[in-house]
Amino acid sequence: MMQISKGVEWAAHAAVMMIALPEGRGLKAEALARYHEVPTAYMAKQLQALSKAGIVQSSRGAHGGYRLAKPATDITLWDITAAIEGHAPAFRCTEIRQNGPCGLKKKDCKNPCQIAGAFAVAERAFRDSLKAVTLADLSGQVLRESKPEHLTDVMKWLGAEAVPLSKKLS
Amino acid sequence: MMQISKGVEWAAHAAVMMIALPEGRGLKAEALARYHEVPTAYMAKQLQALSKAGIVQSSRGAHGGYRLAKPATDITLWDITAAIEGHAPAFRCTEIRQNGPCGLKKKDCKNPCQIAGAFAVAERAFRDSLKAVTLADLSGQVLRESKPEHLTDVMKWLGAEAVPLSKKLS
DNA sequence: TGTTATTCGGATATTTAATATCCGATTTAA
DNA sequence: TTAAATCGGATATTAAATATCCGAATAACA
Repeated sequence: MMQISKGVEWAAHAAVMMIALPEGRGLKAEALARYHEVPTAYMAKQLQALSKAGIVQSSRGAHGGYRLAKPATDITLWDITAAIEGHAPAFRCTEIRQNGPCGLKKKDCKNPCQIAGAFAVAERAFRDSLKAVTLADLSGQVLRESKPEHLTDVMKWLGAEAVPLSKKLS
Repeated sequence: MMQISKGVEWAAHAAVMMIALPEGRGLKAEALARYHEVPTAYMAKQLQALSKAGIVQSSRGAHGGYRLAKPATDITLWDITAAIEGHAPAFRCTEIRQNGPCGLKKKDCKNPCQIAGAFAVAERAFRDSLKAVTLADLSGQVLRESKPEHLTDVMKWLGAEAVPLSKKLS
């Protein structure tokens, strides 16, 4: 059904939340899951994927948690999506033009077929659109469009939940 | 993994093949499956989806088969994709901003959230790119880029397999 | 300096969607 | 009228998305 995993939505919201963290502080997976009211272990899995992709830094053990690994201006929605969903193209060309009674020889298939080519163009348009949106952009929109009282609520929650991260980051 | 079903690939290739059908003739599902060397019953399922979407016409019983329901210039790659995959957006916003300790009230969520909005823009770019490619475009590229001997092969196969369709179309 | 509480990370179940198949409904030709 | 042929919807099977668990690692504290 050409669906994007829910993990992408969760990871994106979690990443936006982490923008507001004070320097040197972090949030643990359980807190991010509780804030968004989603299963803890599954949220943790998404954060692991972000960590592998170098989008967030993590520290384990007591006083562990997550924080962004680079400036919010350097993280795009495509980075988040690719970290969770992978970089593989959505359209998988199985080269069926090489099959059957009129199948082409492999050496005549150096260029991608017309259909695969058209999907490649469309997917590039999709990716480029997501690459144009940074976490900083999203954060700015939230700040402009939210009611002040909501922002105070969020900052209050963050102040209570953000913990000083341990030294050893990865 | 944000994957597009293989059925889309098969349906697209089958549709391009049907462009070359002489007036009043058609191809049965089994022939299209054999030509592309894919499972007959599953190819048939994709053709049913195209039929429901009004992209191809079908006739049942002896001398049944499929042919395009409208000019190749009026059928886009997006039409094929939507017929197989459905029209639902790939990114499903579950409104998690309404969840948790700082959840927003439903009445404050009239507009889509920033993340969902960004994905909507990206998906529109994807769709528009596919909408710009018609079956006629694809067919033209194939005609220009294929070796003449391959085209003769295909036309020969088509001449042998294309059958006069029965009157009652749907 | 050991011990314990805490949290991440990878491996493991469960549920849902994609893939593949089968059999009845319908049409035509003989 | 009969029989052969073909589509259409319903049904299995396999893979992926979703959810969960337990061991590895870190730091605070006695």
